[in-house]
Amino acid sequence: MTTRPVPAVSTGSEDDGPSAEPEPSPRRSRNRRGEGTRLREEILTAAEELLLTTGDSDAVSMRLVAEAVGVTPPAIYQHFPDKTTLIWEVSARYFAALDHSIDKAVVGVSDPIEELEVRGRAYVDFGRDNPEPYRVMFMMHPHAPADRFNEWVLQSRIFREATANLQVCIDTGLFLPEYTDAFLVSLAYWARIHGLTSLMISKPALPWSDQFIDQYIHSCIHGIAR
Amino acid sequence: MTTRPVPAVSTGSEDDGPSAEPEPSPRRSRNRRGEGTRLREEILTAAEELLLTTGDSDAVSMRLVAEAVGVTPPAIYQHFPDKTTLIWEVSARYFAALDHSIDKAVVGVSDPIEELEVRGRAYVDFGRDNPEPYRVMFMMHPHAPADRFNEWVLQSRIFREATANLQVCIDTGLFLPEYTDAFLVSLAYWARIHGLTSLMISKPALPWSDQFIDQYIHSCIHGIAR
DNA sequence: TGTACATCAGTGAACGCGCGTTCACTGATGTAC
DNA sequence: TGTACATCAGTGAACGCGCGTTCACTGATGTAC
Repeated sequence: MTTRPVPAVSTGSEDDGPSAEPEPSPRRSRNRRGEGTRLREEILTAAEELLLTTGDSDAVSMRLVAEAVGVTPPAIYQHFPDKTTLIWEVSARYFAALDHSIDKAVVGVSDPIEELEVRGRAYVDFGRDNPEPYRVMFMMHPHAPADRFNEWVLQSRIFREATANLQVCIDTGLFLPEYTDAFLVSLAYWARIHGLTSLMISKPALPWSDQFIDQYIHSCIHGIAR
Repeated sequence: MTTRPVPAVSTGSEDDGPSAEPEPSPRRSRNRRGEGTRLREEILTAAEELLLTTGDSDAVSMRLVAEAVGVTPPAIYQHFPDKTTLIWEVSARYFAALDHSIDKAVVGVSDPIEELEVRGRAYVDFGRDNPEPYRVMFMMHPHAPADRFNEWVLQSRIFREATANLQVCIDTGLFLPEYTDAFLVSLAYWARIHGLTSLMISKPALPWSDQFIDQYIHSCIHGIAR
Protein backbone atom coordinates (compact mmCIF):
# COMPACT_ATOMS: atom_id res chain seq x y z
CA MET A 1 0.00 0.00 0.00
CA THR A 2 3.03 2.23 0.48
CA THR A 3 1.65 4.55 3.10
CA ARG A 4 4.08 7.29 2.26
CA PRO A 5 3.52 9.73 5.08
CA VAL A 6 3.60 12.83 2.94
CA PRO A 7 6.61 15.11 2.74
CA ALA A 8 5.25 16.45 6.02
CA VAL A 9 6.70 19.19 8.15
CA SER A 10 5.07 22.49 7.50
CA THR A 11 7.53 24.47 5.45
CA GLY A 12 5.63 27.56 6.43
CA SER A 13 7.32 28.35 9.71
CA GLU A 14 9.39 31.44 9.24
CA ASP A 15 11.60 31.37 12.30
CA ASP A 16 13.74 28.59 10.98
CA GLY A 17 14.12 30.86 8.02
CA PRO A 18 16.58 29.64 5.40
CA SER A 19 15.99 25.92 5.44
CA ALA A 20 12.55 24.31 5.12
CA GLU A 21 14.13 21.91 2.63
CA PRO A 22 13.22 18.33 3.44
CA GLU A 23 16.53 16.78 2.47
CA PRO A 24 19.47 18.78 3.79
CA SER A 25 18.47 18.40 7.44
CA PRO A 26 20.04 21.55 8.87
CA ARG A 27 21.99 20.33 11.83
CA ARG A 28 21.20 22.31 14.89
CA SER A 29 23.88 23.53 17.24
CA ARG A 30 24.52 21.39 20.26
CA ASN A 31 22.92 22.32 23.56
CA ARG A 32 24.91 23.65 26.47
CA ARG A 33 25.40 21.58 29.59
CA GLY A 34 22.16 21.82 31.54
CA GLU A 35 19.96 22.43 28.56
CA GLY A 36 19.13 18.93 27.46
CA THR A 37 15.47 19.61 28.12
CA ARG A 38 15.49 22.03 25.24
CA LEU A 39 15.97 19.20 22.79
CA ARG A 40 13.27 17.27 24.60
CA GLU A 41 10.84 20.09 23.94
CA GLU A 42 11.89 20.33 20.31
CA ILE A 43 11.34 16.61 19.85
CA LEU A 44 7.87 16.82 21.34
CA THR A 45 7.00 19.78 19.14
CA ALA A 46 8.28 18.09 16.00
CA ALA A 47 6.43 14.88 16.80
CA GLU A 48 3.29 16.87 17.46
CA GLU A 49 3.61 18.67 14.15
CA LEU A 50 4.09 15.38 12.35
CA LEU A 51 1.06 13.95 14.08
CA LEU A 52 -0.96 16.97 13.08
CA THR A 53 0.05 16.85 9.43
CA THR A 54 -0.17 13.10 8.94
CA GLY A 55 -2.96 12.37 11.39
CA ASP A 56 -1.57 8.95 11.97
CA SER A 57 0.69 7.96 14.83
CA ASP A 58 2.08 5.16 12.69
CA ALA A 59 3.30 7.74 10.23
CA VAL A 60 5.24 9.56 12.93
CA SER A 61 8.57 7.78 12.80
CA MET A 62 11.55 8.36 15.03
CA ARG A 63 13.61 9.04 11.93
CA LEU A 64 11.27 11.72 10.62
CA VAL A 65 11.04 13.35 14.02
CA ALA A 66 14.83 13.38 14.29
CA GLU A 67 15.16 14.85 10.83
CA ALA A 68 12.64 17.57 11.59
CA VAL A 69 14.54 18.55 14.72
CA GLY A 70 17.88 18.40 12.90
CA VAL A 71 19.34 15.62 14.98
CA THR A 72 20.15 11.94 14.49
CA PRO A 73 17.60 9.32 15.56
CA PRO A 74 19.53 7.94 18.54
CA ALA A 75 19.48 11.39 20.14
CA ILE A 76 15.78 10.94 20.78
CA TYR A 77 16.48 7.98 23.00
CA GLN A 78 18.22 10.18 25.52
CA HIS A 79 14.88 11.79 26.25
CA PHE A 80 12.30 9.09 25.50
CA PRO A 81 12.73 5.38 26.12
CA ASP A 82 10.76 4.40 23.05
CA LYS A 83 8.35 5.58 20.41
CA THR A 84 5.25 4.61 22.36
CA THR A 85 6.22 6.93 25.18
CA LEU A 86 6.92 9.76 22.79
CA ILE A 87 3.53 9.45 21.10
CA TRP A 88 1.83 9.22 24.43
CA GLU A 89 3.52 12.34 25.73
CA VAL A 90 2.39 14.23 22.66
CA SER A 91 -1.19 13.05 23.21
CA ALA A 92 -1.01 13.84 26.91
CA ARG A 93 -0.59 17.49 26.06
CA TYR A 94 -3.91 17.34 24.26
CA PHE A 95 -5.70 15.64 27.11
CA ALA A 96 -4.60 18.57 29.23
CA ALA A 97 -5.65 20.99 26.49
CA LEU A 98 -9.10 19.42 26.29
CA ASP A 99 -9.50 19.73 30.05
CA HIS A 100 -8.41 23.31 29.84
CA SER A 101 -10.67 24.38 27.00
CA ILE A 102 -13.74 22.89 28.62
CA ASP A 103 -12.87 24.48 31.94
CA LYS A 104 -12.51 27.79 30.20
CA ALA A 105 -15.80 27.43 28.36
CA VAL A 106 -17.92 26.83 31.46
CA VAL A 107 -16.59 29.83 33.37
CA GLY A 108 -19.49 32.04 34.39
CA VAL A 109 -22.19 29.58 33.34
CA SER A 110 -24.53 28.92 36.24
CA ASP A 111 -27.55 27.13 34.76
CA PRO A 112 -26.74 23.40 34.88
CA ILE A 113 -28.50 22.59 31.60
CA GLU A 114 -26.73 25.39 29.83
CA GLU A 115 -23.47 24.24 31.36
CA LEU A 116 -24.02 20.79 29.90
CA GLU A 117 -24.55 22.27 26.47
CA VAL A 118 -21.46 24.43 26.79
CA ARG A 119 -19.40 21.41 27.78
CA GLY A 120 -20.65 19.48 24.77
CA ARG A 121 -19.99 22.32 22.40
CA ALA A 122 -16.47 22.86 23.76
CA TYR A 123 -15.76 19.16 23.34
CA VAL A 124 -16.98 19.11 19.75
CA ASP A 125 -15.00 22.23 18.94
CA PHE A 126 -11.89 20.70 20.43
CA GLY A 127 -12.28 17.65 18.19
CA ARG A 128 -12.89 19.76 15.15
CA ASP A 129 -9.87 21.93 15.86
CA ASN A 130 -7.59 19.01 16.72
CA PRO A 131 -8.81 16.09 14.62
CA GLU A 132 -5.60 14.11 14.56
CA PRO A 133 -4.87 14.27 18.27
CA TYR A 134 -8.52 13.48 18.87
CA ARG A 135 -8.09 10.39 16.76
CA VAL A 136 -5.15 9.26 18.86
CA MET A 137 -6.97 10.08 22.09
CA PHE A 138 -10.36 8.52 21.48
CA MET A 139 -10.45 6.55 18.26
CA MET A 140 -7.39 4.37 18.57
CA HIS A 141 -7.44 0.65 18.74
CA PRO A 142 -7.71 -0.38 22.39
CA HIS A 143 -4.67 -2.62 21.99
CA ALA A 144 -2.55 0.15 20.52
CA PRO A 145 0.52 0.68 22.67
CA ALA A 146 0.08 4.45 22.75
CA ASP A 147 -3.52 4.25 23.93
CA ARG A 148 -3.30 5.30 27.54
CA PHE A 149 -6.88 6.43 27.63
CA ASN A 150 -7.77 4.32 30.61
CA GLU A 151 -4.95 5.82 32.63
CA TRP A 152 -6.17 9.25 31.71
CA VAL A 153 -9.90 8.90 32.28
CA LEU A 154 -9.43 7.91 35.89
CA GLN A 155 -7.68 11.12 36.75
CA SER A 156 -9.32 13.50 34.30
CA ARG A 157 -11.21 16.43 35.65
CA ILE A 158 -13.65 16.75 32.80
CA PHE A 159 -15.36 13.43 33.35
CA ARG A 160 -15.65 13.96 37.06
CA GLU A 161 -16.95 17.45 36.49
CA ALA A 162 -19.40 16.46 33.76
CA THR A 163 -20.73 13.78 36.06
CA ALA A 164 -21.05 16.31 38.88
CA ASN A 165 -22.85 18.63 36.47
CA LEU A 166 -25.29 15.85 35.66
CA GLN A 167 -25.74 14.99 39.31
CA VAL A 168 -26.93 18.52 39.92
CA CYS A 169 -29.46 18.15 37.09
CA ILE A 170 -30.70 14.89 38.57
CA ASP A 171 -30.87 16.24 42.12
CA THR A 172 -32.82 19.31 41.11
CA GLY A 173 -35.33 17.20 39.21
CA LEU A 174 -34.46 18.46 35.76
CA PHE A 175 -34.30 15.00 34.23
CA LEU A 176 -36.89 12.37 33.60
CA PRO A 177 -37.23 10.00 36.56
CA GLU A 178 -35.68 7.02 34.76
CA TYR A 179 -32.31 8.79 34.60
CA THR A 180 -30.93 8.41 38.09
CA ASP A 181 -27.33 7.27 37.76
CA ALA A 182 -25.18 10.28 36.97
CA PHE A 183 -22.29 8.14 35.81
CA LEU A 184 -24.38 6.25 33.27
CA VAL A 185 -26.05 9.42 32.06
CA SER A 186 -22.61 10.96 31.71
CA LEU A 187 -21.39 7.99 29.72
CA ALA A 188 -24.39 8.25 27.41
CA TYR A 189 -23.98 11.97 26.96
CA TRP A 190 -20.32 11.50 26.16
CA ALA A 191 -21.15 8.76 23.62
CA ARG A 192 -23.53 11.11 21.81
CA ILE A 193 -21.09 13.99 21.73
CA HIS A 194 -18.31 11.67 20.69
CA GLY A 195 -20.49 10.31 17.90
CA LEU A 196 -20.81 13.70 16.30
CA THR A 197 -17.19 14.62 16.91
CA SER A 198 -15.71 11.42 15.55
CA LEU A 199 -17.98 11.34 12.54
CA MET A 200 -17.06 14.91 11.67
CA ILE A 201 -13.45 13.74 11.75
CA SER A 202 -13.92 10.46 9.86
CA LYS A 203 -16.39 11.75 7.30
CA PRO A 204 -15.61 15.43 6.85
CA ALA A 205 -17.37 15.54 3.51
CA LEU A 206 -20.80 15.28 5.09
CA PRO A 207 -22.72 18.53 5.49
CA TRP A 208 -21.83 19.50 9.06
CA SER A 209 -22.67 23.03 10.12
CA ASP A 210 -22.62 25.12 13.28
CA GLN A 211 -26.37 25.17 13.36
CA PHE A 212 -26.47 21.41 13.02
CA ILE A 213 -24.02 21.00 15.90
CA ASP A 214 -25.99 23.29 18.18
CA GLN A 215 -29.27 21.57 17.47
CA TYR A 216 -27.62 18.20 17.92
CA ILE A 217 -26.31 19.04 21.36
CA HIS A 218 -29.55 20.65 22.35
CA SER A 219 -31.59 17.61 21.49
CA CYS A 220 -29.12 15.29 23.24
CA ILE A 221 -30.12 16.99 26.45
CA HIS A 222 -33.77 17.40 25.56
CA GLY A 223 -33.91 13.63 25.19
CA ILE A 224 -33.33 13.10 28.88
CA ALA A 225 -34.84 16.28 30.33
CA ARG A 226 -38.39 16.69 31.55
CA MET B 1 -27.68 -11.39 17.35
CA THR B 2 -24.56 -12.57 15.61
CA THR B 3 -24.35 -10.81 12.30
CA ARG B 4 -21.11 -12.30 11.16
CA PRO B 5 -21.75 -12.39 7.45
CA VAL B 6 -19.09 -14.60 6.00
CA PRO B 7 -18.15 -17.77 7.82
CA ALA B 8 -14.61 -16.46 8.07
CA VAL B 9 -13.47 -20.04 7.79
CA SER B 10 -11.79 -20.99 10.99
CA THR B 11 -8.80 -22.83 9.62
CA GLY B 12 -7.57 -22.61 13.13
CA SER B 13 -9.26 -25.85 14.04
CA GLU B 14 -8.73 -27.61 17.31
CA ASP B 15 -5.84 -29.82 16.31
CA ASP B 16 -3.31 -27.03 16.00
CA GLY B 17 -4.19 -26.39 19.58
CA PRO B 18 -2.43 -23.79 21.68
CA SER B 19 0.31 -22.78 19.30
CA ALA B 20 -0.52 -22.03 15.69
CA GLU B 21 2.77 -22.74 13.97
CA PRO B 22 3.68 -19.81 11.77
CA GLU B 23 6.48 -21.47 9.86
CA PRO B 24 5.37 -24.59 8.00
CA SER B 25 3.00 -22.94 5.53
CA PRO B 26 1.38 -26.04 4.05
CA ARG B 27 1.48 -25.52 0.34
CA ARG B 28 -1.88 -26.02 -1.19
CA SER B 29 -2.37 -28.02 -4.36
CA ARG B 30 -2.67 -26.02 -7.54
CA ASN B 31 -6.11 -25.23 -8.90
CA ARG B 32 -7.42 -26.83 -12.06
CA ARG B 33 -7.89 -24.82 -15.21
CA GLY B 34 -11.08 -22.82 -14.72
CA GLU B 35 -10.91 -22.72 -10.97
CA GLY B 36 -8.86 -19.63 -10.39
CA THR B 37 -11.74 -18.02 -8.57
CA ARG B 38 -11.33 -20.59 -5.83
CA LEU B 39 -8.01 -19.04 -4.86
CA ARG B 40 -9.62 -15.62 -5.06
CA GLU B 41 -12.16 -16.67 -2.44
CA GLU B 42 -9.49 -18.19 -0.24
CA ILE B 43 -7.49 -14.97 -0.38
CA LEU B 44 -10.51 -12.92 0.61
CA THR B 45 -11.30 -15.26 3.46
CA ALA B 46 -7.74 -15.24 4.74
CA ALA B 47 -7.54 -11.45 4.53
CA GLU B 48 -10.84 -11.20 6.35
CA GLU B 49 -9.64 -13.48 9.09
CA LEU B 50 -6.47 -11.47 9.49
CA LEU B 51 -8.49 -8.29 9.66
CA LEU B 52 -10.70 -9.82 12.30
CA THR B 53 -7.84 -11.02 14.46
CA THR B 54 -5.60 -7.99 14.15
CA GLY B 55 -8.29 -5.36 13.79
CA ASP B 56 -5.97 -3.24 11.75
CA SER B 57 -5.84 -3.11 7.99
CA ASP B 58 -2.20 -2.05 8.20
CA ALA B 59 -1.46 -5.31 9.95
CA VAL B 60 -2.95 -7.31 7.08
CA SER B 61 0.03 -7.74 4.80
CA MET B 62 0.07 -9.40 1.42
CA ARG B 63 2.76 -11.73 2.70
CA LEU B 64 0.73 -12.84 5.70
CA VAL B 65 -2.35 -13.36 3.56
CA ALA B 66 -0.34 -15.42 1.10
CA GLU B 67 1.15 -17.49 3.87
CA ALA B 68 -2.26 -18.13 5.39
CA VAL B 69 -3.57 -19.35 2.05
CA GLY B 70 -0.47 -21.46 1.41
CA VAL B 71 0.64 -19.58 -1.66
CA THR B 72 3.42 -17.15 -2.57
CA PRO B 73 2.71 -13.41 -2.42
CA PRO B 74 2.76 -12.76 -6.19
CA ALA B 75 -0.11 -15.19 -6.63
CA ILE B 76 -2.40 -12.65 -4.97
CA TYR B 77 -1.73 -10.19 -7.76
CA GLN B 78 -3.45 -12.41 -10.27
CA HIS B 79 -6.69 -11.71 -8.46
CA PHE B 80 -6.27 -8.27 -6.92
CA PRO B 81 -4.37 -5.37 -8.48
CA ASP B 82 -3.10 -4.13 -5.13
CA LYS B 83 -3.53 -4.29 -1.40
CA THR B 84 -5.97 -1.38 -1.25
CA THR B 85 -8.39 -3.23 -3.49
CA LEU B 86 -8.07 -6.39 -1.45
CA ILE B 87 -8.85 -4.60 1.82
CA TRP B 88 -11.72 -2.79 0.22
CA GLU B 89 -13.24 -5.98 -1.12
CA VAL B 90 -13.09 -7.50 2.33
CA SER B 91 -14.83 -4.45 3.78
CA ALA B 92 -17.39 -4.41 1.02
CA ARG B 93 -18.67 -7.75 2.20
CA TYR B 94 -19.41 -6.17 5.54
CA PHE B 95 -21.21 -3.19 4.08
CA ALA B 96 -23.49 -5.69 2.40
CA ALA B 97 -23.82 -7.64 5.62
CA LEU B 98 -24.77 -4.51 7.55
CA ASP B 99 -27.45 -3.73 4.98
CA HIS B 100 -28.69 -7.27 5.24
CA SER B 101 -28.86 -7.50 9.01
CA ILE B 102 -30.75 -4.24 9.34
CA ASP B 103 -33.15 -5.29 6.60
CA LYS B 104 -33.71 -8.53 8.42
CA ALA B 105 -34.29 -6.83 11.76
CA VAL B 106 -37.05 -4.52 10.55
CA VAL B 107 -39.11 -7.24 8.92
CA GLY B 108 -42.61 -7.19 10.38
CA VAL B 109 -42.14 -3.96 12.30
CA SER B 110 -44.85 -1.51 11.36
CA ASP B 111 -44.71 1.27 13.96
CA PRO B 112 -42.25 3.86 12.57
CA ILE B 113 -40.81 4.79 15.98
CA GLU B 114 -40.28 1.16 16.86
CA GLU B 115 -38.71 0.62 13.46
CA LEU B 116 -36.23 3.39 14.17
CA GLU B 117 -35.26 1.75 17.44
CA VAL B 118 -34.89 -1.62 15.78
CA ARG B 119 -32.64 -0.12 13.11
CA GLY B 120 -30.49 1.48 15.77
CA ARG B 121 -30.22 -1.67 17.78
CA ALA B 122 -29.33 -3.77 14.74
CA TYR B 123 -26.63 -1.27 13.83
CA VAL B 124 -25.10 -1.32 17.31
CA ASP B 125 -25.20 -5.10 17.38
CA PHE B 126 -23.49 -5.26 14.03
CA GLY B 127 -20.67 -3.06 15.33
CA ARG B 128 -20.32 -5.07 18.49
CA ASP B 129 -20.22 -8.34 16.60
CA ASN B 130 -17.83 -7.07 13.91
CA PRO B 131 -15.66 -4.49 15.63
CA GLU B 132 -12.69 -4.68 13.32
CA PRO B 133 -14.60 -4.42 10.06
CA TYR B 134 -16.63 -1.65 11.64
CA ARG B 135 -13.40 0.16 12.34
CA VAL B 136 -12.37 -0.11 8.70
CA MET B 137 -15.82 0.91 7.50
CA PHE B 138 -16.54 3.91 9.69
CA MET B 139 -13.55 4.86 11.80
CA MET B 140 -10.78 5.01 9.25
CA HIS B 141 -8.87 8.08 8.36
CA PRO B 142 -10.66 9.83 5.50
CA HIS B 143 -7.46 9.87 3.48
CA ALA B 144 -6.87 6.15 3.92
CA PRO B 145 -6.73 4.49 0.52
CA ALA B 146 -9.06 1.68 1.55
CA ASP B 147 -11.75 4.08 2.77
CA ARG B 148 -14.38 3.88 0.11
CA PHE B 149 -17.13 4.98 2.44
CA ASN B 150 -18.23 7.80 0.21
CA GLU B 151 -18.68 5.43 -2.69
CA TRP B 152 -20.74 3.19 -0.51
CA VAL B 153 -23.00 5.68 1.23
CA LEU B 154 -24.39 6.97 -2.04
CA GLN B 155 -25.67 3.60 -3.04
CA SER B 156 -26.47 2.07 0.34
CA ARG B 157 -29.99 1.08 1.07
CA ILE B 158 -29.85 1.56 4.79
CA PHE B 159 -29.32 5.29 4.71
CA ARG B 160 -32.03 5.82 2.17
CA GLU B 161 -34.36 3.59 4.14
CA ALA B 162 -33.55 5.16 7.50
CA THR B 163 -34.22 8.54 5.96
CA ALA B 164 -37.53 7.30 4.55
CA ASN B 165 -38.37 5.90 7.97
CA LEU B 166 -37.72 9.31 9.50
CA GLN B 167 -39.72 11.04 6.79
CA VAL B 168 -42.73 8.97 7.80
CA CYS B 169 -42.26 10.07 11.42
CA ILE B 170 -42.05 13.69 10.34
CA ASP B 171 -45.06 13.47 8.01
CA THR B 172 -47.26 11.86 10.61
CA GLY B 173 -46.37 14.53 13.16
CA LEU B 174 -44.47 12.28 15.55
CA PHE B 175 -41.54 14.65 15.88
CA LEU B 176 -41.19 18.08 17.38
CA PRO B 177 -41.86 20.79 14.81
CA GLU B 178 -38.23 21.96 14.61
CA TYR B 179 -37.19 18.65 13.07
CA THR B 180 -38.30 18.94 9.47
CA ASP B 181 -35.42 17.81 7.31
CA ALA B 182 -35.37 14.02 7.23
CA PHE B 183 -31.83 13.91 5.91
CA LEU B 184 -30.45 16.03 8.73
CA VAL B 185 -32.41 14.14 11.34
CA SER B 186 -31.09 10.93 9.84
CA LEU B 187 -27.54 12.21 9.99
CA ALA B 188 -27.97 13.17 13.64
CA TYR B 189 -29.53 9.84 14.52
CA TRP B 190 -26.70 8.04 12.81
CA ALA B 191 -24.12 10.16 14.67
CA ARG B 192 -25.69 9.19 18.00
CA ILE B 193 -25.83 5.50 17.19
CA HIS B 194 -22.32 5.61 15.79
CA GLY B 195 -21.13 7.33 18.97
CA LEU B 196 -22.22 4.42 21.11
CA THR B 197 -21.03 1.81 18.65
CA SER B 198 -17.59 3.28 18.10
CA LEU B 199 -17.01 3.96 21.77
CA MET B 200 -17.93 0.39 22.63
CA ILE B 201 -15.27 -0.64 20.14
CA SER B 202 -12.58 1.86 21.16
CA LYS B 203 -13.14 1.63 24.89
CA PRO B 204 -14.46 -1.87 25.54
CA ALA B 205 -13.49 -1.70 29.20
CA LEU B 206 -16.28 0.74 30.02
CA PRO B 207 -19.41 -0.74 31.58
CA TRP B 208 -21.59 -1.24 28.53
CA SER B 209 -24.68 -3.40 28.97
CA ASP B 210 -27.72 -4.42 26.96
CA GLN B 211 -29.93 -2.38 29.20
CA PHE B 212 -27.71 0.62 28.72
CA ILE B 213 -27.83 0.23 24.94
CA ASP B 214 -31.61 -0.05 24.87
CA GLN B 215 -32.12 2.98 27.05
CA TYR B 216 -29.56 4.90 24.99
CA ILE B 217 -31.37 4.23 21.73
CA HIS B 218 -34.72 4.92 23.29
CA SER B 219 -33.69 8.33 24.53
CA CYS B 220 -32.05 9.20 21.19
CA ILE B 221 -35.53 9.07 19.72
CA HIS B 222 -37.30 10.57 22.71
CA GLY B 223 -35.08 13.61 22.27
CA ILE B 224 -36.69 14.50 18.98
CA ALA B 225 -40.19 13.08 19.45
CA ARG B 226 -43.17 14.97 20.77
C1' DT C 1 46.43 30.31 37.44
C1' DG C 2 46.70 26.01 34.49
C1' DT C 3 45.63 21.39 33.73
C1' DA C 4 43.67 16.78 34.22
C1' DC C 5 39.46 14.74 34.18
C1' DA C 6 34.44 13.65 34.38
C1' DT C 7 30.30 14.57 32.19
C1' DC C 8 27.15 15.42 28.78
C1' DA C 9 24.88 15.91 24.18
C1' DG C 10 25.01 14.13 20.95
C1' DT C 11 27.04 11.23 16.15
C1' DG C 12 27.73 7.41 12.65
C1' DA C 13 27.18 3.03 11.38
C1' DA C 14 24.88 -0.83 11.64
C1' DC C 15 21.45 -4.72 13.25
C1' DG C 16 17.52 -7.32 11.46
C1' DC C 17 13.06 -6.74 10.24
C1' DG C 18 8.74 -6.68 7.23
C1' DC C 19 6.72 -4.31 3.67
C1' DG C 20 4.34 -3.88 -1.50
C1' DT C 21 5.40 -5.04 -5.78
C1' DT C 22 7.81 -6.70 -10.18
C1' DC C 23 9.81 -9.92 -13.24
C1' DA C 24 11.20 -13.81 -15.65
C1' DC C 25 10.17 -18.44 -15.23
C1' DT C 26 7.96 -23.32 -14.93
C1' DG C 27 5.31 -27.10 -15.20
C1' DA C 28 0.77 -29.02 -15.28
C1' DT C 29 -3.50 -28.83 -17.92
C1' DG C 30 -6.34 -28.71 -21.72
C1' DT C 31 -7.04 -28.32 -26.91
C1' DA C 32 -6.57 -28.49 -32.01
C1' DC C 33 -5.32 -31.22 -35.59
C1' DT D 1 -5.35 -41.99 -31.91
C1' DG D 2 -1.03 -39.27 -30.70
C1' DT D 3 1.38 -35.10 -30.49
C1' DA D 4 2.51 -30.21 -30.72
C1' DC D 5 1.24 -26.22 -28.67
C1' DA D 6 -1.20 -22.47 -26.10
C1' DT D 7 -2.79 -21.34 -21.75
C1' DC D 8 -3.07 -20.95 -17.06
C1' DA D 9 -1.90 -20.99 -12.05
C1' DG D 10 1.11 -20.28 -9.97
C1' DT D 11 6.75 -19.99 -8.16
C1' DG D 12 11.35 -18.00 -6.73
C1' DA D 13 14.20 -14.41 -6.39
C1' DA D 14 14.83 -9.96 -6.06
C1' DC D 15 14.00 -4.59 -6.04
C1' DG D 16 14.25 -0.70 -2.83
C1' DC D 17 12.18 1.02 0.94
C1' DG D 18 11.49 2.70 5.88
C1' DC D 19 11.21 1.12 10.30
C1' DG D 20 12.73 0.94 15.79
C1' DT D 21 16.56 0.36 18.20
C1' DT D 22 21.53 -0.56 19.75
C1' DC D 23 26.34 0.27 20.20
C1' DA D 24 30.71 2.16 20.45
C1' DC D 25 32.40 6.56 19.84
C1' DT D 26 33.61 11.79 19.98
C1' DG D 27 34.32 16.22 21.04
C1' DA D 28 32.81 20.25 23.49
C1' DT D 29 31.78 21.82 28.14
C1' DG D 30 32.30 22.41 32.82
C1' DT D 31 34.80 21.36 37.37
C1' DA D 32 38.22 20.12 41.01
C1' DC D 33 42.56 20.87 42.53
